[in-house]
Order: sequence, then C-alpha cells, then structure tokens
Amino acid sequence: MKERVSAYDVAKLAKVSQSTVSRVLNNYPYVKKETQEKVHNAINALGFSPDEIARSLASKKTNTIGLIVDDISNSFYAETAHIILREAQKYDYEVIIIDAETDEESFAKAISTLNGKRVDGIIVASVRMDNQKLKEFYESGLPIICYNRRIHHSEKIHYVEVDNRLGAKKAINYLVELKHERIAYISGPTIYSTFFERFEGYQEAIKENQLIYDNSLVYQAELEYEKVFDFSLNLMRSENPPTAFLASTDQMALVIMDAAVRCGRHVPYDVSIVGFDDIAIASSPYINLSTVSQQKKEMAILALTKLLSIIKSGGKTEDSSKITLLPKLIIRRTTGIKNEWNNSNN
Amino acid sequence: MKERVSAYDVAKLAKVSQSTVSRVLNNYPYVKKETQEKVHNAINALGFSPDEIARSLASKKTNTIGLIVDDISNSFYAETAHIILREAQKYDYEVIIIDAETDEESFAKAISTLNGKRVDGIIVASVRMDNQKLKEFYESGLPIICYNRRIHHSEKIHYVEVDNRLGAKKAINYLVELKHERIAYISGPTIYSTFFERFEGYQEAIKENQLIYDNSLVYQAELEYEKVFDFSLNLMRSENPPTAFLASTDQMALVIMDAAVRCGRHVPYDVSIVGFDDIAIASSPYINLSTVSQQKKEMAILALTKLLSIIKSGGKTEDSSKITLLPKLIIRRTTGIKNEWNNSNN
DNA sequence: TTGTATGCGTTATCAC
DNA sequence: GTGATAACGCATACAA
Repeated sequence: MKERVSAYDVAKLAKVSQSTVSRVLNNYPYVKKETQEKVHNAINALGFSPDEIARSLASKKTNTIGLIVDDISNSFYAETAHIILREAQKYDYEVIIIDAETDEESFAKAISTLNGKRVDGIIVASVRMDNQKLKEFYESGLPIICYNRRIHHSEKIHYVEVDNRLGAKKAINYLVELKHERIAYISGPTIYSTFFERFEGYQEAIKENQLIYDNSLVYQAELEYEKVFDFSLNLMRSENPPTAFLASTDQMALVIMDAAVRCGRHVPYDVSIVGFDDIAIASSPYINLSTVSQQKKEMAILALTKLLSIIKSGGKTEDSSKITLLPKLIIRRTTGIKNEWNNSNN
Repeated sequence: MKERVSAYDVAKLAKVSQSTVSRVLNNYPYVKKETQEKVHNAINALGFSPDEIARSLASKKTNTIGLIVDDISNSFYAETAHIILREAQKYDYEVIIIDAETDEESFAKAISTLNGKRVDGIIVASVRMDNQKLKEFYESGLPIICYNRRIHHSEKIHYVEVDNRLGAKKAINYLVELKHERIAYISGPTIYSTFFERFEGYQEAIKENQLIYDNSLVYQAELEYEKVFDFSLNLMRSENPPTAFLASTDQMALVIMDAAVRCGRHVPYDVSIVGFDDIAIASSPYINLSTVSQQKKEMAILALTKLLSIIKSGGKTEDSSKITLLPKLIIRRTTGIKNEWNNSNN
C-alpha cells in the first residue's frame, strides 16, 4: 500500500511550485521548456498521476458522461454502448453506465445519481415519452441528449433518432410488393416513441396499401418471450393465418422464427418475417433476418459528438439539435413472395 | 441554469452549521431528531443533493468501481455487465466501464485511467495470462479481482472463474458417449486462461478416451467470423470430416452452424455442435445450442461482492480469494448420436 | 449534541 | 514565467 504521490511531491522534487506542476499538467503555454522537462522528469520518477477527483472539484469538469440504458444485455444497447465507449475514449471521456428500469422512479434515481456524480452530460438511451423528470434536469442546465427514443413535446431537448414511422412503412411496403396481404405486427409498449411511431407507420402503410386492418393480427404489450411466442404460434395455427410478420425488434423476430419452427412452418416459404434494429446476430448467415436498420453506429456517434459539443459550448442553449436519420430496409433471407398455394383464403 | 445549492445553503436555511448538515447526510447517530427534521426540510425545500465529487475528495471513497471488458457488444460481456450493474446498484455503487483491447498498452491505459478516477476497486473481465501491469496496480493497493480470465502465477490476485478444463472435458466425454470419434475443436487465442485451459481439457479428454489427436481438426487463432467459417466449411467438405465440433465460445458455435447450413449438413443429424458460455441466444428454441455453462450469474455476483468486501476491509491483504466454480453441461438440440451410415470411415 | 476549523489535491486568480 | 493563496464542497477531528 504505497502512499499516493501528490503534485506537491512532484513540485518538491522538481524544485518548483505546485502551481507550476499544475501548469505543465494542463499544457499551459507559457512555461519554460526547461522547467517543463524538470517537472516531467519528476513526474516520471515518482510515477505521479493526478487525482482526477480533486481536479474535477476544482475545475468543475469530470470528463465523464452518463449513459442510461434499459438493459445492457439487450444487443441493441450493448452494441450502442460499445460504440459510445470506444468513441468517448478518443475524447478522453469516461462513461458511467446506468442500467435501470424506465419507470419514473427508477429513471429519476438514475439521472439524479448521475447528476450527483457531476457528470458533464448524459446520453439517455431509454426514456418513455411521458417522462417528466428529464425536462426538470434539462432545465437545470445539465446537458442531455436522447438517443433513439425521445419524449413527447420535447421542443427543447436534444435528440438523435431514426425515422421509425418510415422504417415500418418501408417494411410493410416491401411485404406488400411480395404479395402479402395479411401481415401481423408485434409491437412493444407504445409508451416509447420508437414503438409508438413504428406502430403508426404500420397502420398508415396498411391503409395506404388498401389492406384491411385486422386487430387480431396485432400484438401490443411487453415484449416477453413467452407471450410473443404464444401469440405468434396461435396466429400461425389459426384458420386464417397471416403470411407475414413485422416485428418491432429483431429479438422478437427471432421469437417468431422459433414459433414457426415449432409449428412446422418454413421461413420464408410459408411465412415471411421482418425485424427491426439490425442487431449483429441478424446478419449471421444462420439467421439471415430481413430487417430495418436503425443506423445505430451513426446514431450513437452523433449522439456522443453532439453531447460533447453541447458540453463544450457551456450549455448555452444553442438551438436544440433534433436529428432524424433515415432507416434502411435490409433484405436478407427471411422474406419471400407469398406462397399462393399454401393458403386457402385466396 | 440554476445555481447549485450547497450544504452551506441548507445550513443557513435550517439555522445549523454545515457540519451538522453533513452529519445528517451521513446518518451520524448523535443528532437530535428535531435538528434532523429541520435539515431534511431545508434539503427538500432547496432540492439539495450533495456533490459526490467533493464528498469523494474529502472521504477518499468514490463509491464507484471500474469494469474492464474486451468488447461490451459481445453477449458474454454484455450479460455480465448487466448483472454487475444491477447488483452494484443495490450497494449504491456506480460503475465505469472501459471497453478496451487486451494488449498491454491499452490495458495499462484503462487501468490507470480508472486509478486516476480513484475508483474504489476494479473488476477485470479480460486479462491476458501474461499481463504485468495488473500486478503492479494490485501491489499498489488498488483492490482488483479478475473475472472469468486470470493471469499466470497470480499467487495473490483475487479471481473468480469456472473450471474451464473440466468444462471442455465434460463436453468431449459427452460427445464420445454419442459415439463421436473425430471431434474438431475451435479454440480462441491461448493467451487467455479460458482458452488455454479449455484447450488443455480438450486434449486431455481426447487422450483419456483413447481417441487419436488430429491437429488438422483444431483451429487455434483469433476468433474471427470469416476464418472460423472457412475452417469449418473446409473441414466439413474434406474427405474425412469430423462428426462433431466443440467451439470455445457460443458465438463460434453459431458460425459453425452457419457453415453446416452452407454445405448442406444437418445439425445434429450430420454433425453435432457444442458451444461454451451459454449466452442468452443459445437457449432460444430457434438455436437450441448444446453448450457448457459458465455460471455467469454466480460468477458475476461473486466477483462483485468479493470486491466490495475487499474494499470494505480496507485492502488489508486478507487471504486472496480464488474461486473456481463448476461448469455445467447443457444438452439441447445441436448434439446427437453419430450417424454411422453417413460416414465412410467406419 | 452541535459548531469551528482544517484538510482533501487540484485549478484559478492574483501578484511579482 | 513563476509562486502564493484562495476557492471547490464536502468530511471530520477537536472543542464546547
């Protein structure tokens, strides 16, 4: 248990004042080359590394940001976190990740914990649309940016998202091109802007393509494995089954694929399946899931760089950035033209 | 941009001293009920929340731990992180995750960044066996525990792992029971204790079962998709193909499954596949991968609680905890009895 | 039981 | 260019 060496120790060894040590540490321009070297030598000799906590207290900057996610074990967030962590490193920022439920209470706790730790800013990767706490903190001056999901009436709060409505429409339009008419939809809770808008996109596309909107084809609840599995299985076994499914997440698309296997349906011969998100596993040849891409990488990097620039600008309420990226339909192997002979209802 | 309220503001409003405010904040026992209430009222009235940075500086505790991983988008680490993040919350600990390469330089940077942030301790989820930096920091008194992978000759450094050698043996023994004789093995870099020991387990099991060790059946390099895919595909198309594969990670087992699909092999009828890790997707009915479980949850919780107890004990070098859990063979649907008629070499 | 004073290890504002 | 010295916002030893 060695004693910590402080800037004073360095100063003593280098025969300068502690303030000078601080100056070379911060690359203050007007320090003689000579003293710079003396200090650097002393630093190396003692193995000194500055106490970032003390630094933060004095400078009011922590070089740390917060990232609030729903469930880091979910591939979507895991991949997002990977991008953000790696990117933040480049700017010498650390990140505290909080993995919390999205209810008001847990969320409020998460954000105030981060606020207590004096993070320089927060990327919120999972808010409900109706969240109130967020505004409160935003208005207190804490730099915040929403990633992927955003809140309702967020005239001011920055966000980066993908056009979810358009994504769902693209998927449905594509399935319609493949002659599908009965298309089931698996929606997550519409308290999230993503699911809310994807659902709207689904409904609009059904209407625009002059198909019949059948409520029995729609699942809309928590995305739990069992429930979605049962729903899909029942639907496939019903007398008038859908010939295609659009899932609001790739994870759920996999569940539908499970259900298809269970009841002997072949994908895509008997049933077409489209996911949403394009998580890594979707592109695995063994899965080969057709899906709507979130542009995760662009979104994540944008969220981070925007946040950092807001931080740098000192929170002066620059015009809020609202960025909506275009989703991309990725066609792989779980979708195909509707099999006419396999269905009685034609 | 509201002004931050400090403990002084609270003190003024409550007509007490700042130290008293500090006392009620820390649940110091001897404060009159009456003054406690006064302070609490003032806190609520002002919406005060203590500055954890200042607190850390004064108390020399940050209530933050570090977690070093290889690649958080990898399911194994993502699931680990989820467990640790959620568990740490219960103890009011935050966690800074660093996603870094495992070479000496990146690792050294990661650990000294964490050290600079004055984290109370670190969970290292990805070290190479030969890492030197770790010992250095360990000896400086920083509480550290290795998770899953450990370093060589780590007489002192704490770790929690699973018996990887035994895991591989269990898998091979099981495949032998299924009459397999030519069993391929996909190993990751043996600079990691996990892969090193799994590989030893494979070799020992081959020997103990009096099978012939055939080096051409073994892949041992970086676990890159393309490479493993090609290796597996070539092997399956060779004139004397293996009838079973053991992969040192579930991710790679999926790659082998891809290769099987590509060359028209049926799993498990033509070829059996066993993974390692039991990541979430492995249990999906669509995949149904037979695998060796890491006991991730137990491992992660043990790593965290051990670390916290080391922290609490003030780093007094209590006898180092070395915990090795038993792996569990999980039999699902990618393994089956060897198909005699399908192979010429019998 | 509570207040006063000092320190934690830096940064930042003055002087010189 | 460099050195004192005062913050930064708390915890804590010492008094009272």
